Amino acid sequence: MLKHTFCHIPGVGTKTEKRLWNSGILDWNSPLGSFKLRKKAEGTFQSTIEESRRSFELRDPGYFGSTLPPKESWRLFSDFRDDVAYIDIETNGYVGPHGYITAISLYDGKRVRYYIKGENLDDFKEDIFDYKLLVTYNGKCFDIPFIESHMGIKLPHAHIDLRYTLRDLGFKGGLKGCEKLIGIDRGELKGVDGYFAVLLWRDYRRNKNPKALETLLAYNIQDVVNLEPLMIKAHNLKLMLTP
DNA sequence: TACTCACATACTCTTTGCCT
DNA sequence: AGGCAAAGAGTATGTGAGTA
Repeated sequence: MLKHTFCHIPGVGTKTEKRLWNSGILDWNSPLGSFKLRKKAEGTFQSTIEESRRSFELRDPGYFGSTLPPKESWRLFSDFRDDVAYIDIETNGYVGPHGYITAISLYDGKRVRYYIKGENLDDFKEDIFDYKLLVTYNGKCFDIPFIESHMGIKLPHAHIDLRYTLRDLGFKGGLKGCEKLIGIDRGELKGVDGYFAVLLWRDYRRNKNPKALETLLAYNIQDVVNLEPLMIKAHNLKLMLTP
């Protein structure tokens, strides 16, 4: 899909991109011919295409991540699927100086890794750089800034925030709501939500209850594993809607 | 060249929704 | 509750096409 993308070029929006496609200019190798671009796009078109080719060859989604309109970030998925990390965090429920991360789950489509405060949380700082593309739900507003400010790292990865892609497709109501609409079942963890995860952590810390931590992790892992079918569904629906 | 029209993009401000 | 990106609404600006 990326090689057919033009809307990351300054001065080209999704409407102009559609006109390009309709004129038979379908990918980065198609000659522009007599297609009339607006001035701004005229000046940057060729250099942007060249940079796009380079970044594609180098398998660097970062360039596209920073230039694609967020609504269109789903286009990164199929070309960079091997470099994807689905991530989700749980916290102690506080924001600000008293807030901290209790658990992080990371799933790459094959294996799940999880990180727990007081055990191996810092390993995440290294492991996350095994990947180039992050997929989250509402991570742009919550998970990523929280990780960056509380772990003291910068995550320069390209990023697909499914919240906006799914919403654009008409799926609203939070992560659980979207799962329900798409038909993903949570099994016995149906009643667990973010706030319950906070309580589980307190139970684990205060009462040294290992069952509480176990449930917390199971919930966190389920969140992150469910992101994959959501991503695939969103990607395929978007693709169907693209001429 | 001068003008108008339609449309796309760009900009600004406000609102919305989501996370734990 | 706190934080914040993106959507949405509204407006401004710029472009290209058409016409005379």
